[in-house]
Amino acid sequence: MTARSSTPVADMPTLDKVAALAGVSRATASRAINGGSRVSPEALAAVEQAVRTLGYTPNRAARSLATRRTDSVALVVPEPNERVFTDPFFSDWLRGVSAALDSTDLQLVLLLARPGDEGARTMRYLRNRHVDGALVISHHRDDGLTEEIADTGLPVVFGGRPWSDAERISYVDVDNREGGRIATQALIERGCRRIATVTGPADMTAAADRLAGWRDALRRAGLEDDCVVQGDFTVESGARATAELLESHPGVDGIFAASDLMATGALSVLTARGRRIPEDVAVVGYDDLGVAERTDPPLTTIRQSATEMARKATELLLEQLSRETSPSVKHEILSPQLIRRASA
Amino acid sequence: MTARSSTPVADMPTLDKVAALAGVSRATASRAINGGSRVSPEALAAVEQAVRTLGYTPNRAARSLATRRTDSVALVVPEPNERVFTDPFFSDWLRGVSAALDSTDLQLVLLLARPGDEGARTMRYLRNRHVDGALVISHHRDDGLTEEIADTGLPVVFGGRPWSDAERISYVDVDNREGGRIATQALIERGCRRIATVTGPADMTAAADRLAGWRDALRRAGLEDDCVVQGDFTVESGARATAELLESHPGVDGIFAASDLMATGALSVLTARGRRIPEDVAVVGYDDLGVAERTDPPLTTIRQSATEMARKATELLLEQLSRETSPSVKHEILSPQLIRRASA
DNA sequence: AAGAGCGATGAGAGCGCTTCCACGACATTT
DNA sequence: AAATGTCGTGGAAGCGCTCTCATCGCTCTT
Repeated sequence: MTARSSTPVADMPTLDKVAALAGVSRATASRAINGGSRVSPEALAAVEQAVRTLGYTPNRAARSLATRRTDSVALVVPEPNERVFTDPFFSDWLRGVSAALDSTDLQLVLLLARPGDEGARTMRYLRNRHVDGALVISHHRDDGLTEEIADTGLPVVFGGRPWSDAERISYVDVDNREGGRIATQALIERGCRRIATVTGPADMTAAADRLAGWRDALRRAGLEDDCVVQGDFTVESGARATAELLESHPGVDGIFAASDLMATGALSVLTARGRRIPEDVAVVGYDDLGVAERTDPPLTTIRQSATEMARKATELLLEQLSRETSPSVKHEILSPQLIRRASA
Repeated sequence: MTARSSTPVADMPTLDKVAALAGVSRATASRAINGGSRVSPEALAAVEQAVRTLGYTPNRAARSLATRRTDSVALVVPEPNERVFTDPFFSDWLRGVSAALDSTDLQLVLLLARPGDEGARTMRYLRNRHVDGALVISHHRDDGLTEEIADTGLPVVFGGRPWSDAERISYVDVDNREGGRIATQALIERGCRRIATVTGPADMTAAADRLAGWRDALRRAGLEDDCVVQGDFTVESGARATAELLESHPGVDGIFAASDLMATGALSVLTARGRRIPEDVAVVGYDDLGVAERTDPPLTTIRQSATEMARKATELLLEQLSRETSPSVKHEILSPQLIRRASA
């Protein structure tokens, strides 16, 4: 039986050794370690002692094989282009998930679906149940991954409402519509009457919802809601859109930009054209993930806590994992918050 | 599209099924799947066909149990404070590692050592061989984790030279000293004669090395090297240090800031005090990870490719994993590159 | 022509764990 | 008093895979 002599691996203590040391059977040792139900106090104590002296840790692979669980969950990041990554949103998510997982003994496996293979590798991984569940981040684009993942039947929670199949998929999101509403409301309240919006990409739910919120607020106030320019969440697009805007609607006195980066672009263009902020044109951004405080003037914006979302999403997933029954679809919507700074 | 399979656990095809379908023994099927050596072409073809029709994927746990490998590596991020995370450096690393791992079937397990427990959980995980190897990111601070990780005997590659035990640990790093040198050299060449530096935290090797490089260049040019102010890589510290600097050495005409963020801080303070850049004071930063192009004026800086480092580090790790012999210590030092923009 | 050598093969023994099941030793009911 | 439950326990059967080893045809020597 001798183990391969050349193995650099120190042979780890096994459950058998623990059982032997504790003077019980392997079965009892196993029970003692896993919750200790149906084990006498004496046996439990003996096993715990043995575990301690041996420095025993269950072999994950063996356990997985026997239980048919993997004790790990995936964090799926579709299309990890540069933007997604550098985005503080992503970092915060990671932190939140990691923190929420800390109290469990689940491992976090990072799955970056490459742009190249259309996520085939990722799908295979998920479908073959290499993880017990998955968190899918910021999947706003309609790249078909949504349905595919849902079809695997794997417990999944999305971060950000998926574009399609929202009814049968659990997700956590910030109420982007409400966010758009309160951002716009803030502009209205400070006296703006000709309020434009610079939107995000039309194929992202977050962008669409923020736009809808902007509409809501304007209509409710009896103001015109025709002043819309399209951006793509980047600084450059914000600048371009704003330039366009000043051309077509010179009388604009308030701008709701659907991301802080776009707001930054707007700020610089406005300043360059001699508009004072917020006196001539007030600006409200969206995200509040670090950039907003450093702009000139500091940006009034909508805060959404990615960490919080991540925590909630992880909790939802854990819940799905724990329950035996078929996964229930749940939606958790967090409230955005207005952060007042100098730009509006 | 297709109805969701209501079975929570679809029973996956096993190697036995594949073998049966292919008309060979399980052993042969296994060989065919793992490289196919010592298998007749016919058997190989039959197995491959069976795999395809069944959609078979090896059960990871079972394989791990038998091979005593886990087929996964850890990315260890000590002290995931906000800074580490939001840092584009981190994102780039992640991308690089992920990309390098794509061609293998290794999984990436993310290990964020919590500040709280001194990384005990992480250490336990590593020590118990839950992964085959580990990449430790940006571990510059001397928090004792270095020795501990090295002591596990686990194949490990550090990203960034560790502060201690550098001789017995493999790492990949950018030549920070050289970086400091060429940055300073650039200032000298444009005619600066009173050149200061804003350093990073003294307990990080990167900061110490850049400072040393700055010294090298000045001494070689016969200039004074006494104009040093300490920062901590953040914008704020850069601003504060620069203010201090202008106070103590008003005649300064060149600044080497050891990070772009600090350079940004320097830029704003200099501008506020009426110094023209680069005419009155030239500034060179360090990192070139996105911020540098957006400053006003755009920052001349030193580029170090985190993605490249990550790729190299991963390759080094893979090499260690593949070789049977005891792990060899290797150091890979990448060259930094001067990126000329407007600030110097 | 017969032994040696070699590549392909399958039987089977684990890898370390969980869990079903049967079995005693009691405590509780009729 | 016997019958029924309850509880802790250990034996043993897997979970799905890899890998050693013996075997079996071959081809290649001499």
